[in-house]
Amino acid sequence: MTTTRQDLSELLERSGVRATPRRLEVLEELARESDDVTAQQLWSRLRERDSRAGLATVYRTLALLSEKGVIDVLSHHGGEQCYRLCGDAHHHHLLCEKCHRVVEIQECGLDDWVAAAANEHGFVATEHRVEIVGLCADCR
Amino acid sequence: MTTTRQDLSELLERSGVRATPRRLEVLEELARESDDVTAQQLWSRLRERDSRAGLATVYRTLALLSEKGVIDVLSHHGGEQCYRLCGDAHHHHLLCEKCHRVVEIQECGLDDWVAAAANEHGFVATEHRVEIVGLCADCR
DNA sequence: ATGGTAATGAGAACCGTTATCGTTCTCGGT
DNA sequence: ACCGAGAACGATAACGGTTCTCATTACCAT
Ligand SMILES: [Mn+2]
Ligand SMILES: [Mn+2]
Ligand SMILES: [Zn+2]
Ligand SMILES: [Zn+2]
Repeated sequence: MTTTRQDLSELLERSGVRATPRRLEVLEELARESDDVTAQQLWSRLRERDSRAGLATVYRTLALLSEKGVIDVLSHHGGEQCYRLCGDAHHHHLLCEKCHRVVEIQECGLDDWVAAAANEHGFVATEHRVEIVGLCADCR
Repeated sequence: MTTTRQDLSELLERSGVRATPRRLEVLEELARESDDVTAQQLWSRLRERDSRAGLATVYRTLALLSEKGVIDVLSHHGGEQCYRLCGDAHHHHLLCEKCHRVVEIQECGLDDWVAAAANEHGFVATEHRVEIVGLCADCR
């Protein structure tokens, strides 16, 4: 992960989010994680790094970032939301049901299938979500 | 909906769930709903029908029924789970983002696409979830 | 410096869900 | 029909993740 603090600061500004020290700490921690994390996991990792960030701020920042499309939200744990810094393009996720690894599927080629399925029932599709659950190379 | 109480009772037994009066009430209410409902919605509708069912029993029954594969669980509302009596076959859902209507998409033809996407990253897919969000015929 | 706005931290409140526990129901064996 | 064991149930407390409140602090333009 070669993402420098400067890059992250620019990412925030570009997304219409003011780059405050706290928000940079949160985003920096997200960039450090390879898999997705819950708000509380993220908060305790920040604490281990001697950040004084409050839990409410972590929640506020994650809500803001997902609203602005900077991060993805996954709901594959029961009730608990997971957050992940992802690529910009539309994509979906592969989830390992054993080790919880998350991998991005670039190139969602489903637009035609989605449009057809929606049209068949008189719908116009505006969005679609796909999650594939399985076992990763290490776990099977 | 021509589903009689007798049908529902047999559905329960066939699924390995003892058909008690309370469970039949819950299942009967699910069969009455065209869209999905939350546990609390279901509970208050039972109350309106002079059922003395407790909220805990509603939650217990919904958990049991989804565990046995009798009903589907959708998580498209924030955190709150929705339940729906669906067909037996593997399928996905169309959701209207305005009126929250839910329609089943029969025939998920995605197995090949899913297997290929998983294989490309060394995964073996065991399950997949697809939700299409859009506007239904009435709402657009 | 000064005033105004946005962000933050601590902790209370909220709310959907689950656990607890005493009571009631169910059903097979008698 | 009666009985006893185990399952189901209802009321309510507890739980846990998230959001709200509010007093304080940081930031920024004047
Ligand atoms: Mn992603
Ligand atoms: Mn369904
Ligand atoms: Zn794995
Ligand atoms: Zn609609």
